[in-house]
Amino acid sequence: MHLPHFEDRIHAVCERHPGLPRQAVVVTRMIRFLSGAIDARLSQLLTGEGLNCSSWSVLMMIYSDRTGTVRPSSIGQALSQSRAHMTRLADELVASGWVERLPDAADRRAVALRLSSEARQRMQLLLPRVWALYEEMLGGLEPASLDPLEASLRTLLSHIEQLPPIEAGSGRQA
Amino acid sequence: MHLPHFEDRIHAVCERHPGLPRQAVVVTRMIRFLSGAIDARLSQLLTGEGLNCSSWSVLMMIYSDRTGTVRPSSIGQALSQSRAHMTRLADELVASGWVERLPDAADRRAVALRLSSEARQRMQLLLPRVWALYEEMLGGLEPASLDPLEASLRTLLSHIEQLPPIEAGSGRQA
DNA sequence: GCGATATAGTTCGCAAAGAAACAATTACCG
DNA sequence: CGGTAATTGTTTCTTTGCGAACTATATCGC
Repeated sequence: MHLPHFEDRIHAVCERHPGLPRQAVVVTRMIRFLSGAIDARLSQLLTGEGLNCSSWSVLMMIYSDRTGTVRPSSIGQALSQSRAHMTRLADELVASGWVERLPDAADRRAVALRLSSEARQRMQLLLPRVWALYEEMLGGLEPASLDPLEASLRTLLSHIEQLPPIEAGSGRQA
Repeated sequence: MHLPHFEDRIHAVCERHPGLPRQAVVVTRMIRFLSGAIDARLSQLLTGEGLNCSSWSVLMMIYSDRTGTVRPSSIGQALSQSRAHMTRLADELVASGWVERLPDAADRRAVALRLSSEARQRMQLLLPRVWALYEEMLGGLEPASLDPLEASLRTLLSHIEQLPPIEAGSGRQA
C-alpha cells in the first residue's frame, strides 16, 4: 500500500484545504491500515489451520473465558458481530471439531459453546505462533514507546466508546 | 464492546500462560477495535449521502490525486481491494453521478476515473464533516500525546510493510 | 397466574468483497 | 518484427457478514 504515497495525497489535499486537520486524518488512516495489515497477517497464519480471523476470535472468546463456556450472543456482542453470523461460525466450528454445543440447563433458549479437548490442545500449540506474530509486528518499535502507545490507544478507545451516536442527517438542517 | 471485559479476558489467559506477551496482544487488539469504531462512525455519517466507507475511499483517492484522474486498478492497489470490487464500485459511483469513466488515450486497456463537477462540490461540503468526525474521535487525547502516537503508528506501519510474507505451513516442519 | 414484552438462536435473503477465468491490449525479448 | 509474458477491466462464483422475520423461551407488570 506504500505509506509515502498516502502522506503525499494527504499533503495534496492540505494544499487545497487549509482547514484540514492533518494529524487527525493521518492518525485515523494509519490505524485503519494497521488493522488491515494485522488482520491480513493473522489470516495468513490461520489459513494453515483451516481457520480465519473471525473463527479464531470466537475460539479465543471461549478459550479466554474462565468458565470455559460462552453463549453465541455474548460472543457476537463482544466482537460486534450479528447473532446470525455467530450461528454460522458455530456451525462451521462444530463441523470441524473445534467446538461443541451444549444445551443450557438454566435457560432453555440458550446454547453454550465449549472447546473440544483436541481444540484446546491445538490452540495451545497455535497461541505461541500468534503471539510471535504480534510481537514481530510490534518489533519495529522502540520498547520505550510501547507504554505510551498502549496508554494512548486505551484512552482513545474509552473516549470513543462513550461518544454519542451520530444524529442521522446532521449537516442538512444545520 | 466494553474495553474492561477484554482486558479481563487477556488477564485470564495470562494466568494460564506465563509466556503471553500481554502488551503486544493488547495493542494489536486495541488497534483492531479502534479501526472498527472509526469505520462504524464514518459509515454512519456517509449513509446520509448514499455512500459507504469503500466508495468514500474511492472518491478520496480521486479527489486527492493531483491529476484528477485515477485508474481503478491503482485505487484497488492502494486500498488493498480487488479490481473486481473496483469495477463494481465504479459502476455504482457512475450510476449515482459521482464519477465519470473516460477512456485512456495512451493505454486502450485502461480507464480513467474522474469526479463530476457536482461531486467535487458535494465533497467540499462533506469533507469538513468527515474531518470533524476524526477530530472528535481523537479529541479524548491530550494534544501532547498526539505527536508520539503519530510517530509510533508511522514506525509500525513502515516496519510491517517491509516484513517478509509468512511462509505457508510454518510451525509444521520446524 | 397471565398477558405483554424481551431475549436466544435460527433461517432466509441481501450487500460487500475476493479469487479465478477471460478478452483485449501492452510490454518485453530474441 | 514476432511471440511470450504481463496488465487492465470485466464477469462469474464463492465467502463473509448483516438485517429482518420466526420460534421458543424467559421475564416483568399486574
